[in-house]
Amino acid sequence: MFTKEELAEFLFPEIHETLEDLEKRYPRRQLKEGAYVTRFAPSPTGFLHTGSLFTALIAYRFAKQSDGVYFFRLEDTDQKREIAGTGLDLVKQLKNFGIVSDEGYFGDHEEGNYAPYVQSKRADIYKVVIKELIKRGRAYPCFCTKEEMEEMRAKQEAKKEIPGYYGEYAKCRNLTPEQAKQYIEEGKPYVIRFRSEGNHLNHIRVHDEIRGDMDLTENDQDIVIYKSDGLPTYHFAHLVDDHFMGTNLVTRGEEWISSLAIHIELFKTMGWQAPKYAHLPVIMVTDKESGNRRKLSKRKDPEAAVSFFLEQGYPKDGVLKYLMTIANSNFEAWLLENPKSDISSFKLSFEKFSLDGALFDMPKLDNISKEVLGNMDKKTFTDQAYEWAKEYSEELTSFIERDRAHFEEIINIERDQEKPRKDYNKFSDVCDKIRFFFPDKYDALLSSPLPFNEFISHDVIKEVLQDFVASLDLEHQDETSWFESMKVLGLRHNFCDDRKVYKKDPTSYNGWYADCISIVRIALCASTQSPKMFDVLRILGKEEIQRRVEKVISLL
RNA sequence: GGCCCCAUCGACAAGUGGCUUAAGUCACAGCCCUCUCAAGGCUGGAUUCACGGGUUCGAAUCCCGUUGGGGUCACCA
Repeated sequence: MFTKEELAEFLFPEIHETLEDLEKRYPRRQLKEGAYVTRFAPSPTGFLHTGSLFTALIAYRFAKQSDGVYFFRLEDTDQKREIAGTGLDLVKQLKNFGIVSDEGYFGDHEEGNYAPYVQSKRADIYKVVIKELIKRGRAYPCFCTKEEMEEMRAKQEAKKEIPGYYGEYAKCRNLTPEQAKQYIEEGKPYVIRFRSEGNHLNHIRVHDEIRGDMDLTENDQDIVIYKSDGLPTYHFAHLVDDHFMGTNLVTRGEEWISSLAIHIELFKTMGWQAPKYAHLPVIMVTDKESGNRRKLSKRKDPEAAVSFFLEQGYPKDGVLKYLMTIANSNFEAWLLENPKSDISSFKLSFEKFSLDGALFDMPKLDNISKEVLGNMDKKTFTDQAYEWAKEYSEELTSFIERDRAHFEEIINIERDQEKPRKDYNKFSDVCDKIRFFFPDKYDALLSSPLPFNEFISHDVIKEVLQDFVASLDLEHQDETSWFESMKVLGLRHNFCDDRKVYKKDPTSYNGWYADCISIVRIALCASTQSPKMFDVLRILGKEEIQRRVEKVISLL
C-alpha cells in the first residue's frame, strides 16, 4: 500500500531538509522583553500606496520604539501581477520617508540572518513544511479543475450554502495517496490544499492588539497553500515566513481580519506560536459618485499614490505627521506641544488607535504641512526645496542655484519669529509667491497690465512712485521709520492717514495711506499681495527698485 | 446573501457609568488686529452622542435588537 509518507516523498523528492533543520537555520531571535519584530511585506505590483506607507510607518515605529527589529519582505508569489522593478521602487520610496529596514530586501541586495527575504526564493522552505503537512495528513493534492470549482460554487449558491472547498465538497480530500500519485503521473495539474479540521459552527476568540478580543467563526475551508506554479499562497507564506523570521507583531490592514481564522488554524496545526496581530484601520475617501466611503483607490484617487505627495512637494515630515494623526488620536495634542520635534519622540500606542478608517483629509494635510514648512529654518527649508526642485521644478531650481543666499533671504521673510509666516503648503507653492523678486521674471510679469486701483488716476500713481523713489533711504530707515515716512508721503499726495477720517469723507481724498502703499506694492511686486513691504524693499535694493519704478512709469 | 468589523459636529476625534449644560484640531462663518496677503487673537455652530428597547439612583459610556457604513467570501495579496 502507498502511504501518505510515500506520497510526500513522491511529490517532493528533492526536499531533504526537515522542520528541525529549518529551526536550526533560523534560530529564535534573542531580544529584550517587549521588543517587537515587525515587517512590511508588500507585493511588487506598483508604486507605493498611501495606505502602504501608513502600514509601513506603523510597523517601523513599533519596532523602533521597542528596540526591536523592522524588516522588509517582498511578497512576489503572484507572478502574473508582478510589475518588474517595483520592488526597488518601494524600498526607495520608503527610504525617502526615512523608513529604512534593519534587515530584509533592499531592492538590489538582501541583508540579515533570516534570508532570503524574497518569497519566490523561498520555495524550498515552503516545500519542507508542505511535505511535513502531507506526511501528517493535513495537506493533500487537489485536482479539481476550474470548471468543477465553478459547478460546485453554482450548486452551493443554489442551495444557499456557504461557498468554498470544505467538508463534503472537498472531493480530493478523500483521494487515496495511490490515486493522487496516479493522477500526477497522468500529468493532471494540481494544487495542494490544507486539510482543515475546523467547523464554521464553532466560534473562536482571537485577540487583536487594537480591537481587543474578536469573535470569529472557525475556519473550515481547505484553502490552497501551494499553487500549481510551485509557489505558496499568502496565507501559507505568512505562516511559514513570519514563523521562521521571528515576527512577533503583524501589522496589516483590517481587510485581513476575515482570513485571521485561517491563519490561527495554520499556526495551531504546526504547533507554532502565532504572532500578535494589530489590524489597522484603512484610509478611506468619499466616493464622488455614490457619496459613500470607500478605500483609497489607486485608479481613482491621485492621493492614493505616495508619489503624488512627492510630486506636489509636500514635506515628507508633513505627510508622516498627518499619517500619525490618523494612527493615534493623541498625536495631535502632542504635535501642538512639540511643533518642532521629530515623530520618533512620540510613542505610538495600540489603545489610541481609532477602530474605523479615517477619511483622507487633504485640507488637514495642507495645514500640517504648512505648519512643518513654517517651522523649518531657512537652511533646512532651502535644502529640502532644492532636493524637490531638482526633480520637479526647473524654475525653483534656478531660483536657488542663481544665488542661494538670496533665495534664503527671500524665504526667510517673517520666518525667524515666534509665530512664523506660513504661506506655503508645499514646495510647488513657492515659485508663484517669490517669482517677482527676480528681475527677469518681474519683467515678464509686466506683460500683463498691473492691477492698480482703477479709482486712482495714473498721474497720481506716477507722482507717488516718483516721490517714493526720491525719498527712499534704505540705509537709514528701519521698518517703523519707513512706515512713518510712507504716511507722510501719502499726505503729500492727498492720501488720508486716518482711517476714520477717511471713511467719513472718502471723496475728498485719493485714498488712505494703505492705498498709497498699495501703489508701491503693485508697482514693485506686480501683485496686490506680498509679504511686508519693507522686507521686500530691503531684498530688492534701491537700484532694482529704481529700475522697476522707471519701467512702470514708462508703461503708464 | 453568509460571516466579521465599525458607529460622537462637514472631517479627524476626546470621552473606559456620575467631574460633560459633550474637549481639542482641521475646515467653515463672523468679529478684532493689520500696509495687502499669510499668520495671530476672539466668537459661533452636535438642546445631544444613528434609532428603539433594556440594566442602573444615574448611560455617549454596559446589554439586546434595528438601521447604516466598511471588509471579506480566488491557484490576489
